[in-house]
Amino acid sequence: MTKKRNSRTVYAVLGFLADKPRSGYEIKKAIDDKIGFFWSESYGQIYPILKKLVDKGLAEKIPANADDGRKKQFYKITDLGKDEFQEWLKLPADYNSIRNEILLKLFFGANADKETNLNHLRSFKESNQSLINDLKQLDNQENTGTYQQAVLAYGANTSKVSVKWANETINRLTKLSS
Amino acid sequence: MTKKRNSRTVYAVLGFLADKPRSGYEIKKAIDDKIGFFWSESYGQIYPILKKLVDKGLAEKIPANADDGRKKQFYKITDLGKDEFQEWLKLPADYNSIRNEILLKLFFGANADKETNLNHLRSFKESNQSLINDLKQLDNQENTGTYQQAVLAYGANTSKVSVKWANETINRLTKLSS
DNA sequence: AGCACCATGTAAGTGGTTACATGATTCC
DNA sequence: GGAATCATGTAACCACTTACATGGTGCT
Repeated sequence: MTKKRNSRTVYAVLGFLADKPRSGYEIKKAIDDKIGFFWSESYGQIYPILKKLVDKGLAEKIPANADDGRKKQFYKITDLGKDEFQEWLKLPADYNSIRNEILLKLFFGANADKETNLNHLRSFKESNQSLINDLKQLDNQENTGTYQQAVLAYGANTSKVSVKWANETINRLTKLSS
Repeated sequence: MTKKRNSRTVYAVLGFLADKPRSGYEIKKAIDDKIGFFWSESYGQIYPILKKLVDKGLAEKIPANADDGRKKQFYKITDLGKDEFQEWLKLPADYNSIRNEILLKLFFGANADKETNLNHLRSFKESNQSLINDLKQLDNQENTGTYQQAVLAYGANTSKVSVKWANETINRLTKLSS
C-alpha cells in the first residue's frame, strides 16, 4: 500500500485545461492571474507536465493554426484526463505542508528589534491590501461561477481580517515601551 | 548576484534552539505543537540539518547526561548561530509558494458534483473549528510573549472567518437547485 | 534601436517527504 | 505482553525552483 502522493501541479494544469484548451504559457498566466493568491507554478514544472499528460493520454496536442501568428502550442484535455481530474477532486484535500514564512518570522520576533517586526507587519498589511483590490478587480471583470466566487470571497475575507489584525498588532507594538 | 534562497527549515530549527537547547525530537514536537497551524517539518529534514548546523558552527552538541535515562542528543545554538538567525529575521519574508489544496479543489468545483464540494467545505470547517480550540488551549497554557500571542491571534482570527465563510458557502450551495 | 512581453523548453540543483531500520521506555 | 510513544537516524525518491538558452512580436 504505497501512498502515490501525486504532484498537485498536474491537477492545477488539468483543471485549467478542463476549462478550455490552453498553451503552457496561458496556463501559467491563468494560474498567476486567477489563483495566484493561493497557488503558484513555474514553467519548469508546467512544460514537462504537459508532455507527461500527453504521454499518459490525459491531454492531447492541438496542431497550431496556420493563420495563428504566434507559435503557440495548445493542449486539450481528453476524456481520460477529465476522469482522472474528477477522481482527484473527490479525494480529501491534504491540509498540510502549509508554510507561512512571515508568521514564522513574527513568531520568533522576540529575537529581533521592534522595528524589524513592524516592517514585516507593514509589508504584510500592504500585500493584503493590494490583494483586496486585485480580488475586487477579478470579481468584477470575470464571468466566474459559484465556486470561483466562493473562493474569491474567501480570499477577500481572510485578507480583510489580515489587514485588521496587522493594524491592531502594529498599534499594540508601537505603544510598547521598549 | 546569486539568490542563495536558503532552506527555511534551517531557520525554524535555529529559532527553537534560540529559545533553549533541544533535541531533534523535541524540535519536531515544538514545531508540531506550537507552530503546527502554519508550519511543518519532517525528521528527514531535521536530523540532517542539525548535523549541518554543527558543521557550520551554528549549533553545538551537548553531551548527554549520565543520569539522563533517555538517550537524547541535545543541541545548543552558538553565537554565530544567533547572528545568522537574526540576519534572517531582518530579511523580507517571501510571500510566495503558498499552495492551498482545498481552495484549488473548490475553485474547480464546477467539475464535480455538489456533494463533493460540500464535503470539502465541511471538512475544512471542522479542521478550522478544532484549530480554534487548539489555539485557545495554547493561549491559556503557554507562557507566550507578545509576538507569539500575536501569531496565535492571527490564527484565531483567520480560522474564525474560515468557519464563517464555510458556513455561508455551505448554505448558499445547499439552497442551489442543482 | 531597444524594451517589454510573448513563447517554449532544458539542465542542474535542492528542498522536502516517505519509507525503512532500530531500539528503549512507559503505561495499561 | 502489547501498544503507544520516545528517540535517532538513513536512503530513495520526487516535486519544484532557478538559471539558462533561444527566438518572435509589438510598441515607442
